[in-house]
Amino acid sequence: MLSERRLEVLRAIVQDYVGTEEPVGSKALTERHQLGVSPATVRNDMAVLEEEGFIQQPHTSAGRIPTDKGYRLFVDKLASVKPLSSAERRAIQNFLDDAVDLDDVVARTVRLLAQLTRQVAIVQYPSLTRSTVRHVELLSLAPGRVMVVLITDTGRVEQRLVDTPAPVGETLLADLRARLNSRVVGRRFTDVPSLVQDLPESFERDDRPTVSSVLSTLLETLVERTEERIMLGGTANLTRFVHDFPLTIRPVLEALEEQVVLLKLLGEAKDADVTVRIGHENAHEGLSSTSVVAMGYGSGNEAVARLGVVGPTRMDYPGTMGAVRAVARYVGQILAES
Amino acid sequence: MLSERRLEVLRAIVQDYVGTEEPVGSKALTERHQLGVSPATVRNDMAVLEEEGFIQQPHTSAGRIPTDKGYRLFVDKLASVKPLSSAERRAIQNFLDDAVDLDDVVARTVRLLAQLTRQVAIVQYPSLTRSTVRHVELLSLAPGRVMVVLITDTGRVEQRLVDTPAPVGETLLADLRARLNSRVVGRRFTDVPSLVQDLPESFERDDRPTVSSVLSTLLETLVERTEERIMLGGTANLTRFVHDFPLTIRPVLEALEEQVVLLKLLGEAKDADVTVRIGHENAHEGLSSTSVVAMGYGSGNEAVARLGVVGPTRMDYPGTMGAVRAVARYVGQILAES
DNA sequence: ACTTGGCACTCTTGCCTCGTGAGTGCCAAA
DNA sequence: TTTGGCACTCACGAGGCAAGAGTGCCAAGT
Repeated sequence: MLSERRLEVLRAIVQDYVGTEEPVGSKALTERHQLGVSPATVRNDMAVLEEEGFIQQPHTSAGRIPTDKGYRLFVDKLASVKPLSSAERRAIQNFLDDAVDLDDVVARTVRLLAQLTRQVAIVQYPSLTRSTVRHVELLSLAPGRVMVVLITDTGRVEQRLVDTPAPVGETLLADLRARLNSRVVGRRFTDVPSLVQDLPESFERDDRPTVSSVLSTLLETLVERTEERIMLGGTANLTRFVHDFPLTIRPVLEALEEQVVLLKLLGEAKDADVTVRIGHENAHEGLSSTSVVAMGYGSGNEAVARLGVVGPTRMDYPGTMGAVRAVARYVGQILAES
Repeated sequence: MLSERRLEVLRAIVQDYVGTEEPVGSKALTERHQLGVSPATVRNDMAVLEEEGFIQQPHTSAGRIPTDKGYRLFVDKLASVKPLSSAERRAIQNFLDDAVDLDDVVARTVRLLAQLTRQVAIVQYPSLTRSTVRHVELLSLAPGRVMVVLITDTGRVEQRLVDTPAPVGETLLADLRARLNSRVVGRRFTDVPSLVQDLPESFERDDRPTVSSVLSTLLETLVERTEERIMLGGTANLTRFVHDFPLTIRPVLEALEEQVVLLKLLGEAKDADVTVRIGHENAHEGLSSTSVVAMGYGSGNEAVARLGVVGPTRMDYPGTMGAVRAVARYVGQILAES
């Protein structure tokens, strides 16, 4: 196991490197931190740390920089989440309180995260998976054309057009609407398919195809849209380290345009606390030198979606984690209220 | 006035510069183009063109590059819109035909534009201003809580929650829904306010506050959401010229995150043909070295929104204009069909 | 009046060299 | 185990130099 002081050296290296963006050497370390030992000692420690794979040197006779493994250790053992200042907390609350609807909440959250962390922010829309149905509305737009509107308990609205095999009478529509709602309102999305499975059979034979087509569209909406939309912001912050990685920024931008990649980035687990994925830990190559700090958020005690930021592996983890955690909590509150 | 040959020289300069991304000199010009004159002659022409402000040299004894004014002349007089290949046309059509709803159409259009032009694509959602009402739906979610759903002829759906001053009975709601729809369906958004103005008065005195609150929310939705949402894609393409402008990419990314800026960029005029804004012509600084190629699109003959791309002033105008025009037309068709 | 070849001049660009400085590894002594 | 000393390695920036591309101007040709 690594001695106390060696860990201290690693912490110092991470902190300095994050601050200066330059490889940090033994002499500079002893000057900036009170380690109580000489540069030579630090050099020995560094040699050990390097052998263990926590740090590395870009070229011989340069300073050391942390490896992904080094950051991992730092995050797990050495860093504490840095709480925000009360001014920042107030700013968050005020800014989020002004949101007028769900879209606005998400949009504001993205801006907030991007500004606080000065990195790229990602916010997943509240997931439908855990949501319950608040109301299903059926509208006849034209003969043979029905619009299905689905309203969730998180205030989200999904709509979809259906071309029915036959024109739909107002009576039938009202009937279907009523029976549908009585079955699914308040139920979880995941439960809906089994709840409506036998619904067509309870209608007249002639109407069954129509009912089925409407239902299948509804189910499609539930299933397909379960994988969520995502909002992104603060991409301009990528340019902050463009001088280091002029070639790295491109794949990152590309990755960020793929919803699927973003969803994977955020991760599936809707943890109650902040999680960090460092460098190669998030499979997607092109993001191998970026880290993701994410956290689940939700109305009430159950997380319904995730949010987070992506930045260079060389980032201020304590600060970023603090910001992500604070924002996630406030967003949860806002959602719970509305 | 500039002689025929001088214009030809300008055209050649623009073309070469766009292709090579390097200042172009007199000798190279005569080699790559059949101008039928010697480098010396071209040099003389260049001197004139420079005096007139169409080209400039980055440093003494370097080649020339076009100025914004030069590009302007090129676009106005020298370039012809380059039609897409039939393969490209087919690809566009296939790709757009697969769209399932309005969101999808817009999303696909953005991807398409970004890929075709290899630049940043912007697509404005079909505007509500010119839209007509297809249906207004009122849903009672809870006592004292009504959801207003507005469906437009372009297939867009807007919804909004209203907290009514008093609980709303189902009868009142149905009544209001019926009267409202009979008045506004098929009408333009801009006409709606005057059409519903006297509606509250036709209800019982007790119900009027409720009716008013619902109506005012409806009107808010119409008015506030008139300014549109915008979808953006292909930002990764910015990195294609990052080596030239490592410092320019940042303000561009920043500008692109501001909806308001984007709207201004696209411009208000819903022209039937493609328009080009070059460099400083679009006021926003930070975008002073980018050009915008935009065009209105719409279902039927009236443009309802705009789309376009933004890229470096040094871009392939004929090709870009061709792509933008083609995509705008196909999107129009798709919208008209659905 | 235009075009053209020639010529001198200007700058950028790449390349090489070299000195400097930060940083390392190793070793012997405390 | 820590520390000071020492030789060694590289990255980096400055300076010098040659090559190449491009220009402007001028005088001659058409």
